[in-house]
Amino acid sequence: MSDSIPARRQRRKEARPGEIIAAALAIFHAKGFAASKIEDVARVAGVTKGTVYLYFSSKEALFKAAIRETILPNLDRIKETALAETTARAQLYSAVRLWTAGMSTCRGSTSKLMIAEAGNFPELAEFYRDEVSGRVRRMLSDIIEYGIAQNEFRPCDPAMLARILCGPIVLSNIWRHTFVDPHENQPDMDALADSLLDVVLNGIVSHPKAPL
Amino acid sequence: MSDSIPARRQRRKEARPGEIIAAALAIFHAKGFAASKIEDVARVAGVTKGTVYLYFSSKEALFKAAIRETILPNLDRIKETALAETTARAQLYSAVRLWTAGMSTCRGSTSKLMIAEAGNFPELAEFYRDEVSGRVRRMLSDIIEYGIAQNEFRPCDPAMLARILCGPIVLSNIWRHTFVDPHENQPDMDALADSLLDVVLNGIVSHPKAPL
Amino acid sequence: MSDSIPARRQRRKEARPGEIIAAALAIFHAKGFAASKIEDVARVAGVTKGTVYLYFSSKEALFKAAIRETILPNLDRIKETALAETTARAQLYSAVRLWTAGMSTCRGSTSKLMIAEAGNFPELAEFYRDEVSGRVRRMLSDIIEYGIAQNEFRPCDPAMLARILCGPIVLSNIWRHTFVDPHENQPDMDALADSLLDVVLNGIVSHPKAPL
Amino acid sequence: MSDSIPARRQRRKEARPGEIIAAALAIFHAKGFAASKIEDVARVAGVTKGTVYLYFSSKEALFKAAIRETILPNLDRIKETALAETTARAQLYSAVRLWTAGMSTCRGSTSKLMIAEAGNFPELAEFYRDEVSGRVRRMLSDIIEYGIAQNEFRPCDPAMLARILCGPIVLSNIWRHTFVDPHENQPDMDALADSLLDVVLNGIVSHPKAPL
DNA sequence: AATGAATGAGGGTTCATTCAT
DNA sequence: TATGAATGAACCCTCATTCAT
Repeated sequence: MSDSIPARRQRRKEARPGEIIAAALAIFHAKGFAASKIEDVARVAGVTKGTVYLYFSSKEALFKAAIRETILPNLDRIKETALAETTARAQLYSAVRLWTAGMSTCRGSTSKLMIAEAGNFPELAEFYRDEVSGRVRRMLSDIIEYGIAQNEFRPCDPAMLARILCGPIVLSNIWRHTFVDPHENQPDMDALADSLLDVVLNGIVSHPKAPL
Repeated sequence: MSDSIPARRQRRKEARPGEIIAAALAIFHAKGFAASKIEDVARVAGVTKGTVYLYFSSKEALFKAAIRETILPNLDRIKETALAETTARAQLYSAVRLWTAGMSTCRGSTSKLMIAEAGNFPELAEFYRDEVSGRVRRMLSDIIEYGIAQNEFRPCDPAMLARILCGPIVLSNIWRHTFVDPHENQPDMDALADSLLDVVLNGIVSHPKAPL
Repeated sequence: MSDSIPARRQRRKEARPGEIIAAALAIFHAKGFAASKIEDVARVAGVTKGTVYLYFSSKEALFKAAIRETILPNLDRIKETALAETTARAQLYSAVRLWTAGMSTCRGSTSKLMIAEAGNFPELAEFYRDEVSGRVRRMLSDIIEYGIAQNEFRPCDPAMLARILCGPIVLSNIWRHTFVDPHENQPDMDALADSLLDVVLNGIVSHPKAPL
Repeated sequence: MSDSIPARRQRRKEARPGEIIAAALAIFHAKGFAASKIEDVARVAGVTKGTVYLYFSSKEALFKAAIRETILPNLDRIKETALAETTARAQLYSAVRLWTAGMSTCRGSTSKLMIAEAGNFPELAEFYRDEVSGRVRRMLSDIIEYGIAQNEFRPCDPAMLARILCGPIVLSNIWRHTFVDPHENQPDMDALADSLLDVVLNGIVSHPKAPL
């Protein structure tokens, strides 16, 4: 309350980079890289144009920093927690639920940004492909592989399965941040995760009760 | 001789908008909307900058035309063909396979473009959400609903199921056009469709053979 | 008379580069490279900023083009004319007078610009040193060498002599374009050339008439 | 221990302006006025940006101070020393040699800076023209006038002669600080002075020994 | 006195758009 | 209809200058 209005020309060297990155993500998420103006980022961050350049050497550098910032904070934690479960099925539930839980609290989708800008940021795209998207898929395929080895799951292609699991989650998350959907209520990420896991584990084909 | 050139001109005059749209899509897919230059579109289309403005009043108008152009050409055909099948399962296979087959021949992903630019083109986003993405999901959920009614499928949320089916397909298609993936071979769309349908229909949980 | 006021948006592709270079030289001469604004160049050239970039890819490129443009147009002609004379003395007079005559008609000094910007344009400086300044000095030292061989001149260092001849000419020309000199009337280039040649050829020490 | 640091601080406080001016000259000489950054000056001076503004109100003020600082320290001494000689010839030698000796030890040419920036600093240019360049020329023309009066030199225009003497010296000094000259070895200032005086006093025309 | 984070006007450059030919 | 030279608004980035500490 007392510190609500930050004074002009306040010196906040430690806090600035984080504030600017947060502002940048908000703007980049809303408009995409090219349509975002540094001045808008600055305004949202409560500073002026010049200050942004005090901490980031260019718009591109800011974009890269913003992407790299928001990426893996929790993936390791998710993996660790999930692997504490004993059955592959439980590991899968745990991993997916933790993942989607994290998504629900975010106000933007990094995937969305990367999809849009990969062509213009090749190195960043490579990084994202390997260290973000790839790591998530590998975590899931490892669990599935384990499940197959344990005879919990029938033999199948774990990499493909990982894609099948990621697809609806990532795309729905992107959709949430892309299309305002007044009437058609988009499912929340957690409900989607439940349905997805149910379907992937059990399928939808009816298995008629064996007759007496 | 005397009539061939006028004839060709005539043909071109009518062909121009299509040629420009095709060029625009190629450029937009490659670079995104903002990073695309009208001059590049013109060069690819084999005309000059001014000519583009003869047919499209602005870069935005060209973008909208390009998006609207490439969407529905085959959805009705797919629907028709799929519904010719008798079982819901066969309808699902037919619809999904026809859909992914169309994707394989495209050199860009409209979804990718829309995801990137929805924020900057609200009306276009609305159109895409309702008339493209929405129609595909509705087609799939209709089939699933039919399958449930027929007792082919166990009771479930058809809309959610449609999302689960669309997710991997759309996202993989986007991925193909976003990340060059030298080592880890991305699955082709058809293989993905097969696995996806197999999993969604049957699940992956092992069902131990009933003992003798 | 009829074409005095060029209409807006007039297309003059052939004439533009020359007009822009002329304007650029005027501005660069007046303010130096860094303090010159492209917009000022454009205004003087009768176009807008964008048009400058139609013909020159950057401010630096414009500077280089301007320097290279104004350089050697007449050096070869001077050399040719001077060497038509028979005595070294006459050659020297001819060369120097033709050189200074050219200067008098110019409204700026390229040397001045190069002196100021050599540090910021290393390749251009090299070019200027070798192809402009160097060529003039070589022309003069060649004549002097010839004069020594002909016994017209006493033995001396031709390169040094060339520097001694160039110094006052170049510096005075620079001065003319650098310091507005209301009271102290700067000598015109031609008078300077005469005095310079007279002194260099004959010295200023009095040689008392040999007594009868 | 307790007083050494305050003492040093005290010393530094008084030394600061001079240190900053020295740094400024180094930077201005290397890059020219516009391309020089206050921050670079500060770094070379061992202080920070803000400190520069503690002693100089603006970049322009710093430039003016730097120019005014480095000019006249020795001119009076040169004049005095030279006029101690009896013959005009010896005075000329003395003055020119002392002048070029001072140049050899400098790592930059003030003339060069003034030439580049005169247009942007009219008052400073006027000052330089009158108090620096002008005073040197007047010193030389006074000596020559004296030589003519003494019948040491034949009648000629002393002002013009002064220009002829200054030209090679000033220009060569500028050249040394402008063009790196790997192959063609630029003469050092002292050798140039010798040759210059020899030529100006004696000319280069051969005077055949009178036959017996 | 000294610092250096913050400011913001200014200028180079791009590119969608116009229009004379 | 087609061209492409010309336009000018927009935006990134720099750096002289200010001022809270």
